[in-house]
Amino acid sequence: MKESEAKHPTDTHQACAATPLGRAIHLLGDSWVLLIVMNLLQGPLRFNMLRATLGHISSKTLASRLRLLEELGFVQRQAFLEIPPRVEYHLTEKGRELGDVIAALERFGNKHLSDSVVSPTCEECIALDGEAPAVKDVR
Amino acid sequence: MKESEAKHPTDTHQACAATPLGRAIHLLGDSWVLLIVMNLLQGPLRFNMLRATLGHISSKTLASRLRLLEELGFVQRQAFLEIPPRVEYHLTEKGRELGDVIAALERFGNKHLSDSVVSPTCEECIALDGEAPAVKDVR
DNA sequence: CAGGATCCGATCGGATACTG
DNA sequence: CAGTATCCGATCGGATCCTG
Repeated sequence: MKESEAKHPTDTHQACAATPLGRAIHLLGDSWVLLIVMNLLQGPLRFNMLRATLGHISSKTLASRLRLLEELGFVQRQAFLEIPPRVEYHLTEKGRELGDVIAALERFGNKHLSDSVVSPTCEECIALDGEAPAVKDVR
Repeated sequence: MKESEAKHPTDTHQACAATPLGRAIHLLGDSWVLLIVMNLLQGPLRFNMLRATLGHISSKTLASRLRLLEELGFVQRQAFLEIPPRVEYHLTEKGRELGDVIAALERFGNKHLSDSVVSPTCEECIALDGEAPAVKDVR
């Protein structure tokens, strides 16, 4: 370990959490988080519904991201004590503001990442197809 | 492998590259890319300069991200045939538009991720400190 | 100086099985 | 249904060494 005096492994968080932007990058520099928020922007969803919408994602991964988002106060977990159990996740006021970021992302994507460039990797990405996320005017 | 008929490993690209937004998420769902672009927004930088600015990042990782960004046409690689070699990376017109996303990210960070919540992880994150990225309209 | 090639450990994320 | 605990393979990213 000498290439630059690194200390932690996976220093992806290097330019890390010291600055707000750094934290934002660290948080949103995660596809899952982005995807989850994106879906939640369209309304509350239940655990498995969210999973289905996301396509392939293990319950483990989904649970961890949801927990993270909840801890940060961007997502509100609402559990109904019934049988079978039902849990709905919905964005909080703060969380909904992530819509701005998603919107920027979408605008950028539509403008420069329209089906043309970029190597096609997945073919059955039906999850988000069709129903245009329509994040745009979330407020 | 049965939890949802996944086919590829690391299906992070699941809600994948089928839609522009999906691709944007896939691309920007990477801290390094975000960080690199952020720094490049302030002006062209040379390979090692960029590395230094980013804090800890291996040449391998940096090179791969730069290559990716270059292939997508967001970064322009300009090599000077001299000795010692000099290579400057600067954002293209398209790449500069990523500033909008970064700006949204920054706005969000300043608003909801200001030093308070979030577990402090790194202490010497001086890389981005001080000189506020000044993406432009920090609001 | 800019980066390619390799080796390798750490981490992430998926699959499975199990519980309330 | 909504997770949690565990096992484990695939990938990522860092460190090194090396070349133009």
